[in-house]
Amino acid sequence: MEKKKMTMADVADLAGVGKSTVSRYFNGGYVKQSTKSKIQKVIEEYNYEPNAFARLKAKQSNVIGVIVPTLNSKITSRVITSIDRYLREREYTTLIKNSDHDIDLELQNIQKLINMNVDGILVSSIAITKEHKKIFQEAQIPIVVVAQEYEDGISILDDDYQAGKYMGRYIGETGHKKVAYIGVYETDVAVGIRRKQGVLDGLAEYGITDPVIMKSDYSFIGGQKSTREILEQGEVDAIICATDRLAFGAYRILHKEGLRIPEDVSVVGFGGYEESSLLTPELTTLKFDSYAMGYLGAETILKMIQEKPVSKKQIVEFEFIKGNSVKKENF
Amino acid sequence: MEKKKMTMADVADLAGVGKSTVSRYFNGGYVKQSTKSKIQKVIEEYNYEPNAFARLKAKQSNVIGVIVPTLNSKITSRVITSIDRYLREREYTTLIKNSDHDIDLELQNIQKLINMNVDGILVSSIAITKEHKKIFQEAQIPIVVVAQEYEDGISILDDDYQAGKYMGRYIGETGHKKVAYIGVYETDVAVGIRRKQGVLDGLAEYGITDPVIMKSDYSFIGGQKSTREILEQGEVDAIICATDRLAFGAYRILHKEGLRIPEDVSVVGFGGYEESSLLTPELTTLKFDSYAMGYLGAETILKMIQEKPVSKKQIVEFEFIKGNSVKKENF
DNA sequence: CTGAAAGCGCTTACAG
DNA sequence: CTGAAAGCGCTTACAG
Repeated sequence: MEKKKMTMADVADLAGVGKSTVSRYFNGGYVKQSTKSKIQKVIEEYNYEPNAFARLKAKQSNVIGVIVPTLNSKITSRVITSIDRYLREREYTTLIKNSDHDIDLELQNIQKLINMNVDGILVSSIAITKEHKKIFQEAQIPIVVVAQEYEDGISILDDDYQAGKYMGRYIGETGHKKVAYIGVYETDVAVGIRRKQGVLDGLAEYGITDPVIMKSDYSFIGGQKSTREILEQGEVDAIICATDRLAFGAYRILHKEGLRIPEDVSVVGFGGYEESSLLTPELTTLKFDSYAMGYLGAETILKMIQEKPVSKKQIVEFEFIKGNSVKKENF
Repeated sequence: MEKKKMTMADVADLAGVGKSTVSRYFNGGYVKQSTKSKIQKVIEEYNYEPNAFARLKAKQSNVIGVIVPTLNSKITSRVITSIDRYLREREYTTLIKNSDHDIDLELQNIQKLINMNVDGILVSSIAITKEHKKIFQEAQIPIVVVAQEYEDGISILDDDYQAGKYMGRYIGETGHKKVAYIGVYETDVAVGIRRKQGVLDGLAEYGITDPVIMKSDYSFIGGQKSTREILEQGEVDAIICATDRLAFGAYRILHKEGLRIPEDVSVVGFGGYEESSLLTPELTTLKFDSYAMGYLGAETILKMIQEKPVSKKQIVEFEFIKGNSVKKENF
């Protein structure tokens, strides 16, 4: 039972070859077929796998770091599942670090990954600060920012502005007049600024120029609080929520207050969570293609590692999902 | 810009001390206060952090591996968020590996973590096979199984049997007669067998001995399919779903078929997802304490590493969440 | 095509 | 309390 962990040297001995040869075997170097077979045999017998972190001298570690702001989000889950799949199929190891909505922790995590010699980092951040930029610039490895724009480098993003505009227009077009918007803090440029601006511009096209604007965190509770405040400030006929989760909060409060959706108040969100179609009425929302975002992010970082050209900015599509939470011809 | 990455040797030079001293500085060894200050100064100036994976010779790596069956689950997200927090606060690095519902991949992941010299592994598995047991037994490091029972070792689990029984009784007690159960495959012992058995036993206490039983995967679609089949087989007055997500599928089909919940059919789930309270009617469900599960798992693995005694089996509580999806006094 | 040797960035007895 | 030396499990020129 005290079976010591096997090392490459053990494998080499057992196979009767040098350990450099075993190393070459694993890294696609030149090895004669007959030698290969010998090595393969002992590997299979002992179920040996090289220690991925002992490759101190290797130029490439074959590990990609992924930084996420939370593990508790549908969207994040989709993005990392997609990244992880893509990388795994190409023999890369994915290292996921959660920064739990804490910017300092995020910065530390990035630094740690760099020190761990990962080949590249995918950063899904809630905000890109000056510190981020500094670290990114000093890093000697490819970095791809996902779901947020990074002007000084490579990023994959949702089309937040256009999506917002689409939604703003939709609410305008369907005849709403007194509109409220529940957004998030502006440190999150993608959602807090661009998406909001899109919504405002879309609404403005229909003459709605002074919507009530709230700022919330990303939580269910936050959506409830904001909705309550909106109602206290007076009547509205539509609430546009920056995320589906916020919309869930709005539903909860509207139901509690005895207001009907959409007869009394229309509600829309952004996200296209699976659960959104289960609400009564089904939530009208915009779905971003998170799987595509993950795929593109992973593809891009590998291209960068191989020093192939990549686009500076790649924009992912969205899809309008029509539910029954918006009142039509609301004249 | 070609700033080479700093090494411990560089720090030692800059601080005018030996590198063993720097190493001791980081690992809590004996260093005179004045020496400490010198080292600290250069560390701060250069923002140095040791490469966690170069600790080839260290007895402990201070990294804990976490294996999850999917990243796309509310429950899993809660569990790993909780584990990650606990470990991070104690200066451990969490390494998350997703096995994407693929048993072979899961086995490989476990093997990889072992080879990476992690100090311990938390395994949240959909099933514990003989191969798992073999690997676990041969591993020289602590392993804690989470959300699944592991008779040959340490595990943290939901009280699936009692939870199932509670639900079975509840449905019996509220007067239902023709009951269907949508479960999952029996490879998942916790949910597929224990939870189901609990439900059946609970129902039996009320004389319901021949419920219609379905087996599904964990998906929304799976819930829909099973519900459709149930309806084809005849009338039922209650559907018990092994997870909330399956219940979402049931809702969808029942709504489509024009059947009212709970007037025509009662529906209950297990999970207590945030979204479940947003359904109309609110879903009656059982919530397991996933944060506690993660916390206990992390705490237990650290105890094992420190060779402190731990319980073989720790059972996490559940909470009944009463919605409006069950018809009362259905006589 | 292959192996001995040096080295990656750390840690750990050990001697001082 | 501290530093030189050996070693962790690999990879990489290099010579053969």
